[in-house]
Amino acid sequence: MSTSETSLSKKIQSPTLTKNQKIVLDLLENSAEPLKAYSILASLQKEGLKSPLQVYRALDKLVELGKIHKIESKNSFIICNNSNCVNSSNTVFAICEKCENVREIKNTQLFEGVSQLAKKHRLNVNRYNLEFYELCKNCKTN
Amino acid sequence: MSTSETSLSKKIQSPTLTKNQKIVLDLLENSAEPLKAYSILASLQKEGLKSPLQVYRALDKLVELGKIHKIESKNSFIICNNSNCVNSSNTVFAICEKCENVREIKNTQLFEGVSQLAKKHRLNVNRYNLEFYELCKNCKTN
DNA sequence: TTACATATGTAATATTATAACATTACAAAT
DNA sequence: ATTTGTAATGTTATAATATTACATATGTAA
Repeated sequence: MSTSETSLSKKIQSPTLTKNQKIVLDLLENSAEPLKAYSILASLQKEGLKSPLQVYRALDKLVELGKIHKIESKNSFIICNNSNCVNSSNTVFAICEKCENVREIKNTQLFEGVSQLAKKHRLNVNRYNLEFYELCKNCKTN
Repeated sequence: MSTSETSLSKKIQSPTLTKNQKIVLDLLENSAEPLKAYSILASLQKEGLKSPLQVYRALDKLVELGKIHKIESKNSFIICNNSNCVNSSNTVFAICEKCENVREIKNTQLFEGVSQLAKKHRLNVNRYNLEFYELCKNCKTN
């Protein structure tokens, strides 16, 4: 098993990230919140990033690798904290309607639940993106 | 019950649309596919629309009224064909990964299913947006 | 070493969306 | 009927987000 696991992880893991990909991923890893492309550019200018395109290319690749997700309704990007995303690119987010805080939900049962709902209703779904809008804890108490 | 239903529908129904709102809604009603703001502007210049802002304002209002939906991942807008949206702004779309065709799914059970999944997992959700990615019939056969 | 795919750098430009501000339309209250 | 308040309008300018095009470099496999 250890051998097959190794070869599997080789396929799944990134083929070692390039410099631009690495610094963008690093930034997102250390960010508490989703970041926008141009804010990433501004933050990484000292690291040598000069053009939007460099950022977008890195972001595209990282999304493709499942390392980050794009929050479509906010044009922003968030680190993936969910080991599930290695195998599927299904995503579930909870977005606060007031402060716009975003958290990725990592709940295998919920993931499965949505997939099964789709099946049950005869949808032949490759992947999905689910955005729940709520009032986050902070905003609820204040 | 009939009285309360009447007053309810009064509140829910639009307070008669304005000219700009009407022409934008009309266009979307007659479109087989989602439209983008600037394409709406181009189409409606003969009707008197002159600036992006006029379009965006009409679109915002129509979204607010539940008459149309924004497909976030495509920056485009689609007519709401779903009576459910009068009462809730939950949305479920099936988006073809190849041709980008979008259809809104109108299935009360599915709607409910997702809501209940959220509850089951202790999420206190006001509304949600679910985008299923699939291969549409057309693209599957071709 | 050649060949190939992938990533880079850079400039220009396209696309999507909002800010700011002056004005108008309309309904409700007086 | 006038005042008042809210929402919608018109218009210009500009911000924010994303892509095209093209020349060059880098890494990997044949």
